[in-house]
Amino acid sequence: MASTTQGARALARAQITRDIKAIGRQHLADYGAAALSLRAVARDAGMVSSAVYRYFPSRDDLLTALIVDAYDAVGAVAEQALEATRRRSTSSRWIAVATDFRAWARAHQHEYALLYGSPVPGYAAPSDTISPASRFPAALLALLADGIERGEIRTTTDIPTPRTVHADFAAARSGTAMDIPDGVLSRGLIAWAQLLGTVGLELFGHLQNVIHDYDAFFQLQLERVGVYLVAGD
Amino acid sequence: MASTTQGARALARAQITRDIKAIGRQHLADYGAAALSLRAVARDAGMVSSAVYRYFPSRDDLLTALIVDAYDAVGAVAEQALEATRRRSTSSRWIAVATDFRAWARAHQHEYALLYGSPVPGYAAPSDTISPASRFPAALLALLADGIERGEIRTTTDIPTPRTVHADFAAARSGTAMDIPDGVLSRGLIAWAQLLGTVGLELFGHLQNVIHDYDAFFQLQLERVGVYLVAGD
DNA sequence: CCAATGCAAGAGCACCGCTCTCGATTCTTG
DNA sequence: CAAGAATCGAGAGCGGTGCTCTTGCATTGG
Repeated sequence: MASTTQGARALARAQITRDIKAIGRQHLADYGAAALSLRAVARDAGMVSSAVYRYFPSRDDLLTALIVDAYDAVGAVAEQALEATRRRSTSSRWIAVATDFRAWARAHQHEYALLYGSPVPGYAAPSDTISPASRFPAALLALLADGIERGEIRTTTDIPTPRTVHADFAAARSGTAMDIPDGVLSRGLIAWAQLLGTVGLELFGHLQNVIHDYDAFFQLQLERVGVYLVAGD
Repeated sequence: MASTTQGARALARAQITRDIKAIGRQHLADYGAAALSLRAVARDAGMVSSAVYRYFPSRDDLLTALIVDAYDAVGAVAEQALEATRRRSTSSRWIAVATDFRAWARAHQHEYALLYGSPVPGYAAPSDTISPASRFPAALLALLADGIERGEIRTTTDIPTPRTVHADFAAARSGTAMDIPDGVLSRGLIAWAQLLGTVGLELFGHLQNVIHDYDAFFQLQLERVGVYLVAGD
């Protein structure tokens, strides 16, 4: 029964770790990243602050765990949106992904700020976050590759790609086994940046008293970018 | 000489206020917004922490003062870029503004994060920041209006603007006495969002190990958006 | 059954924002 | 010009933070 008892202990540890993360996630949603206090989490978890350090070596480690989960969540959102729109046009699939992305961002403002806003001060993203962070852009790349395969995306361009950028693009391509021309990749990065920028403008209050019907505004901007993404230069 | 003595005290106060702001700005640049500590600033200023409260009622007030200055700085950057490129084409003027904007952002990373990254936790932008914050977008609007007047910007569009968004756009227009069609405004906001998104992607490390020649990459993206801004739909 | 390990608890350190009080200085006003 | 009022710097103090260390207790593995 050694494995069972050992398993029991490990199970308890895993459960408490999950509990701490859940409480931390709640605090994050309620008060934001800067107000995430290990002591407060410990209080809510019914233990003393030093006990939490048995599970997370530092506040930043707890934050990192939450960040990883959040990256995974947005990646899943994108993948589900693509899965649910298999038969639709590339531009409308892009709009679907972006719309769901925005919905997630609105529902998890503090987590969104943590992922795509300013990096938390004095905090350098550890390598653990890299892989989950690339799940969302990977989904976008898959969408582009699929659109090209279907012949829905313009692949020619009059705008030359600088040599160094071409090299960077080639390296990014090689990691995914997809063949996406420089021009399409460039437009895709424009679309991605525009998405992050527009969501940021909305969530961080830069359009307050300017835009009131955010839903319609976002939809309009997406339509424009959707057309540009597949047909623009 | 009443005014002189009064002026002397007021002058001293203004000077100390400036000193505190300067030290705060330095700390901001060195350690970031979350690490901006009134006590540390007080130490550097050679006074006790409670004395600083005579000049700034709270840490957030000091932060607000720095934010206002930063907004003014980026506004000035945009205005200077436009001034220096009066005779150039609209798209190249846009590229000039964006390039200088990025240069400022790279030189003032923490300030940029403060302005356009996640709002500092538990901190709601007071109304004092609204006017300086709008200096940069106002410059962009002026650029668009000028480009339209010169006939360099496509003003027709096949993409209809929803009624509610049209109303918001109209209100935004009316504040500036410029006549910018909905489609151009929409493209302008795409360009702005794309700029913020791309700068954010670079500064916040989302393109690390993907893009190496950021200068060339940024230039390429700007060229694309520049063409789209003036000629796209 | 006993030693080794894992764990919660508590005390403690240095820091933070912020408040209050207390003299000293400076300005204003009678 | 002198008295009263406003301003200011300094210091102590409160409750909070992240994090470390030590102390005992419980669980585990040999």
